[in-house]
Amino acid sequence: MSDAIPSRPTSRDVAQHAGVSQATVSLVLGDRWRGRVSPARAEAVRAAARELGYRPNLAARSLRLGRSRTVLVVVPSLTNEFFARMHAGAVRVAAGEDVGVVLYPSPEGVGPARDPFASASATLDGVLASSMAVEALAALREGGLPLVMLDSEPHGTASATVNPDIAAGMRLVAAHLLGLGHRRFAHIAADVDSWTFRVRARVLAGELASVPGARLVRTERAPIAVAGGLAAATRVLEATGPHRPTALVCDDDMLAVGACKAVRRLGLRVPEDVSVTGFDDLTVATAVEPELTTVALPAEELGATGMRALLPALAGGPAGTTVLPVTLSRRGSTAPPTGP
Amino acid sequence: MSDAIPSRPTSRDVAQHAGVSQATVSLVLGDRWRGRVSPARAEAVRAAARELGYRPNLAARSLRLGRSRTVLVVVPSLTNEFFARMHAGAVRVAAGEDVGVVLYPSPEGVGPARDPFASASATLDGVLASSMAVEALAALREGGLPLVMLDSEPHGTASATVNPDIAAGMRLVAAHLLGLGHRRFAHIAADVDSWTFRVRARVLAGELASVPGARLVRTERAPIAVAGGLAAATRVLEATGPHRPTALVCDDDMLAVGACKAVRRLGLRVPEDVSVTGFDDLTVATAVEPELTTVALPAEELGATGMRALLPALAGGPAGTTVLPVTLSRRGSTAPPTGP
DNA sequence: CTGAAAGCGCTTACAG
DNA sequence: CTGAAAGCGCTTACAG
Repeated sequence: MSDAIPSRPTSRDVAQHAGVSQATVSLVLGDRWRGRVSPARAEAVRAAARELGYRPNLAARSLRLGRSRTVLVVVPSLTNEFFARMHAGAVRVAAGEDVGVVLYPSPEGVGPARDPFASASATLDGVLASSMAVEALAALREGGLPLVMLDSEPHGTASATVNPDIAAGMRLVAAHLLGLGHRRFAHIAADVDSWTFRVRARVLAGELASVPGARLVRTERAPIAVAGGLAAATRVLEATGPHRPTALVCDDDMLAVGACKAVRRLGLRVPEDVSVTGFDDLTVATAVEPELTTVALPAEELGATGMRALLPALAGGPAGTTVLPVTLSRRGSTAPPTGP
Repeated sequence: MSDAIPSRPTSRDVAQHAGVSQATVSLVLGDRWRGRVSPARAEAVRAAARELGYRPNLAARSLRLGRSRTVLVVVPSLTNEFFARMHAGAVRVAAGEDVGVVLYPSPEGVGPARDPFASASATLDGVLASSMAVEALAALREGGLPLVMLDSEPHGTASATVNPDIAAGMRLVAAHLLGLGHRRFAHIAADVDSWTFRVRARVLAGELASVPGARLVRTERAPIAVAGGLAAATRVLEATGPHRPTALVCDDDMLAVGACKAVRRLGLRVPEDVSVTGFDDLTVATAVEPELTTVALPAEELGATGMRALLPALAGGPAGTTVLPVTLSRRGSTAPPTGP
């Protein structure tokens, strides 16, 4: 009695079963048989493969071909809905091109402490990385693979960069609030040193500076979370007293949700006393009441476009920067200011 | 002038550089050299590897060893925070054991339409799958790999099952609401046919049946989303009129958030007129106001425990079912009923 | 303590 | 139209 596990069938087993050579099996199953193998034998091979439940050994294929049709996707955190949606877009495009995706979630906030390539379970053909801090980039470049960056500093060393139009988004926010009549603003900024947040800060300051009477009363940095926004907005409102800002511009929807809670805990109302805006348009933006006015970033499309840019880069295609348009979702958390 | 891409160094290159054989390189870098290679040569190998920037070809290693130290994680959707957290837990444990994780996000709601193994970018050693519909299981079993199921029917064909104590969670909800004095309930159920939601429905009905005077006025099914909960709760409240339920028990936090919105749109208050409970304790539960009373499921721990169960199963370890405890997070969305 | 050799399963020239 | 052979890079007995 043998308890040997029945090992999975190889292409050699299929060949024997069909009475052909291994080369013929490879040709037929790889769909490169036309004009080289007779239809009858091709069908015999397919039947044998089906019957044996044959699945090609991908490790062997990768080794032989020197490429794996596998791409590494690096995101700061999948529990952030923005990155989860970006990942979904990338996976969708990759699947359509028969390319596999391996995910490397770098430890929350810390950046990719460990070497992503050490944990890569397959040989990799390219890398799609999002919103990384600058230092983190070095480790990625080290692999020497085609690299597409998302939501990151353009004109870097990457093969290509795909960004949402962050500057336009912040301009939409500023124009919306200025149009409603707001003049005293505070910026609840994400406590992350990356291109995307530097742009938000710079553009907001610039837009307000260009309007007489408007001013940025205060900027508070906070970790991206409801609690972070709550604490930062509380600091702003308590420190500024009666001349408090009438609009809190937040770098992220989670921060905005926290800011709304802070406003109410201080006995004020959103949006009558204080308007609040977010960024991202995550599910939470329409879960809370009032719903958030926020910049809708095309997260899914960002991942999809990034993957579309990476695939030609795998073959040595050209670099470039793509900018995707964004829109403002106007909802209940903003209104004209009341009072002085 | 050659434009040949400098191909990445192999273990043979390292061997030449260090003046040793390939076997010695393998022994040293695999840390199995003690007592077999002299310390001086070992150091020479390490230096050569460092200098050349050597990275082992994982495809070749997998092919040779017949295993890949890679596990497939199958989840319905990563944009659902519950699964993202579960995934994070699984990845954390895997990383500690030097095991790679390949993710298969089966298309939202539809179950894994395509063959997960076709898209697997590496040879796989095992599968960790969550909350799958029954039909989906078949495709997974087909791989013949060790399989650990999460949040699923126990005593199935899986190597092991790891579940949160869903029944206990629903009992906590029922006891909490009954204790507050509620007697008329509605169940906003997830529109998904899986073990976890069947248990919730069965236990809720059972608990209420055992209390004289208490009854389940109505059950409405809804897709898991804010909009789904809003629509379902609206149907319940409009259909039941003055004898409406005083408590809406929801299968999920997103449904509960939607239910809260429905209550308010009908001119009622949460929790004074209608109490609402959720399930999962996602970020959104404390983002909304009032914050949700909900069952806290240990999503991260579920993934981690599942991975810990899978690793010995890779070596043919024993099967079994593990049940993880859950707690009730009591917050502002529940209160004693008022009125008739 | 060290190295030469075999072989994992696949695909691709090459020879018939 | 078909098959025998080589080789991708690694690890592991095995022989010295």
